[in-house]
Amino acid sequence: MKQRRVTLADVARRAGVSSPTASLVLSGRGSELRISEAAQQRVQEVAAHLGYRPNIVSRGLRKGSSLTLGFVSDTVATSQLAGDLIKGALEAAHDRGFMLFIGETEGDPALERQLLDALLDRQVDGIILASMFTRSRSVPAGLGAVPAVLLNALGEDLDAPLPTVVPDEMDAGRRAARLLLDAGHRRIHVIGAGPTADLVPPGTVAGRDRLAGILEVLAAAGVQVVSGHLCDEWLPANGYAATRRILDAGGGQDAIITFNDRLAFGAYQALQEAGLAVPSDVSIVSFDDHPLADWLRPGLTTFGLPHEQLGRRAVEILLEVVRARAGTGEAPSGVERLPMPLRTRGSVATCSTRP
Amino acid sequence: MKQRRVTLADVARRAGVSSPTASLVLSGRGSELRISEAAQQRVQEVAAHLGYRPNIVSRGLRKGSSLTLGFVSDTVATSQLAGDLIKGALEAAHDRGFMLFIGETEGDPALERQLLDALLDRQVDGIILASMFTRSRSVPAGLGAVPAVLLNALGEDLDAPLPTVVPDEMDAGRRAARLLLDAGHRRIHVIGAGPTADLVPPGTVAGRDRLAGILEVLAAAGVQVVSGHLCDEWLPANGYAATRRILDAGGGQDAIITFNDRLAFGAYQALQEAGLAVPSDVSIVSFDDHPLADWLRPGLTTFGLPHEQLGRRAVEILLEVVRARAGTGEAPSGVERLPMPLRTRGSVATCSTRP
DNA sequence: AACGCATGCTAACTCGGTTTAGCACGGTCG
DNA sequence: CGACCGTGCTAAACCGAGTTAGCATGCGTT
Repeated sequence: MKQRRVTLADVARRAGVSSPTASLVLSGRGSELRISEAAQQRVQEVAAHLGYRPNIVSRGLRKGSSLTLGFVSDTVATSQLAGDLIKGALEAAHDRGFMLFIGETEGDPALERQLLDALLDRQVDGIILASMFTRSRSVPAGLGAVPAVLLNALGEDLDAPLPTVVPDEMDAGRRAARLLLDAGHRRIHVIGAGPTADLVPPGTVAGRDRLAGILEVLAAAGVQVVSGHLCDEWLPANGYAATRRILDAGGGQDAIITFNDRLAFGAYQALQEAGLAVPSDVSIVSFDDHPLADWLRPGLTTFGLPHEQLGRRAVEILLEVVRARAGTGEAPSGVERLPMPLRTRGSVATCSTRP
Repeated sequence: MKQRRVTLADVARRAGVSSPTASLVLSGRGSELRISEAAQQRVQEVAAHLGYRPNIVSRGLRKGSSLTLGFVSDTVATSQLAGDLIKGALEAAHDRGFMLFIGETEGDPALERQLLDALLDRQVDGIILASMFTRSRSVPAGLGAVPAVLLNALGEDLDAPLPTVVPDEMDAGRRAARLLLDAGHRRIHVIGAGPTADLVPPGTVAGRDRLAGILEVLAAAGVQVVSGHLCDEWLPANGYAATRRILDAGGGQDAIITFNDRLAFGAYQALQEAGLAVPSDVSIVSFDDHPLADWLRPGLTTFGLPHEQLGRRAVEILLEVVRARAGTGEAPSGVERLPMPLRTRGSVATCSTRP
């Protein structure tokens, strides 16, 4: 049972060569270093026959690289996002022969330090620092020692910025506004922030950027936000309350942009109570593509987060940084923004009283 | 920036001793091997001052252990369960100084082999083989080479069984039945399997065990299942259809055990349409504690899966196996069943017409 | 003076690979 | 005949720790 692993020395012995020779052959540098065809063939055959697999730990000790990345996140379990982010990262890593260490900080900086140390102790080739909701964060010291990428978080250190991958919230804001304009809507309300660009919940990048995108497009079309509703939190109850206010103010032919789907749930509830129908009376477009968005009747039209894509790109960019440090290729830098996919369902209707 | 790590040799040099001496001191075997107090003190001070951390890769090469475990799952992202299982495992591992490699097989045996190989190449000390829904599975060859534990899955190889951690489905079945009996119910229906023990969806351990537990308790109380509804799948539509059949058959004072919460959603819907109220007309108890179970009105009383506990225990047992292989302690074996926590909400009422 | 013994440390090897420098051999050329 | 060169390989060092065997030194005995 507990059979010993086949080592390079085993292969070399059985092939009648020295272990450096076997190493050269198996790393493809055989011809370059003038190992005879015959010897190369023998080594290859023996290696295949014995099922030789190089010990990555040992190789890592010599080469400094371990074919291993660290993925440190504030949360791994509480949201669908977390799982998909990890899934994307896992797949991208596996495609390139890398394995991923996963760590969870629970937002605790001390724990984060411990995890980063534990990763460095294990000679990881690079580290992804992920956050489950897009936010600004400081970058812990000591990360300079190893390639690193920020995922779904924006770094605050502007002198030593890390490459960063985030969803393109501003673009999604623009598209949400354009979607409503194109459907003929002119009476547009915003729930979650606004009506002016400075009225956003503190610390949320998503809120700021979504609002900025919305306002930009509306301004360009000469349309003003009818009302904006800054909320403490983005929960159904807040959406409900804001929608009640909108309805109480009267109007008609309204469209609402909710800043996340839970706000939209509350809006649906308030509209239903008021005897109004989505979308014929009120159109709604939202953000996040919550699993429940598809359960609502009518289905909620919403901009989803490109979860797996984010995870994938983080790994891809990280590996580019790794290669750049090794001297091959250009080091990526700056912020990469990934488009948020629109899930068109049934909550937006063409406005009937087009002026 | 790219500062070199502090090595044992650095510490030794600065402390004016040889590296073996430093190694002995730092591994706590200094006194045992008669290193003078003075020398020990100097080494400790220098190590602390330089912030020395041993390179685990190197240590692993020598000692064969890497303070690293592998967690291979068929899925990491599609369910809450997956995330929580991982979270529990992560925490337990971190508490003991271990890091976790995560891998996702997507149910593909070839991919599973690749991942296991990749883990073995990295000298992991042990491997957790997890499944996201409890089921039987064959254990891949080659796992004998390294300690391993099955998580939320039952192995099919009975000659070389792996230690296993699963939720205690049969116990939950018993408790569900007892819950209804204690509330005075005698007209009990089962949706998802039954009415007899052999009528379960193929391959689902959960179905078989839940049903067995239910039938055992009912039989002991001299109560027969009024009707059982074996379904192809456990989806809302199936729950809806089965509930319609129950209502069409007439009766009154019914109680329903649904085999998962999605079946219960369908049951709620059918009851609502029929103008019946939960729980005053029909009581429902279910399994899984789906995130939506708390959103239903009334809240669904359901047995949850002990997600994090499962992950934790898997790591703990795995590390016991590791220690046992190293010669310390007893090797655990057999199947450990973790109790499923009951979430009491509002879907079960005391039966008014108690005979 | 020779021996034994405890003390305090280190040389040398090990793990499994990679890398560099260079040896041995045969043939060619001046 | 010796210098030179290309061929085909290997010895030896290296990565950073852990481990074992044993060497000095000083002290007390016989």
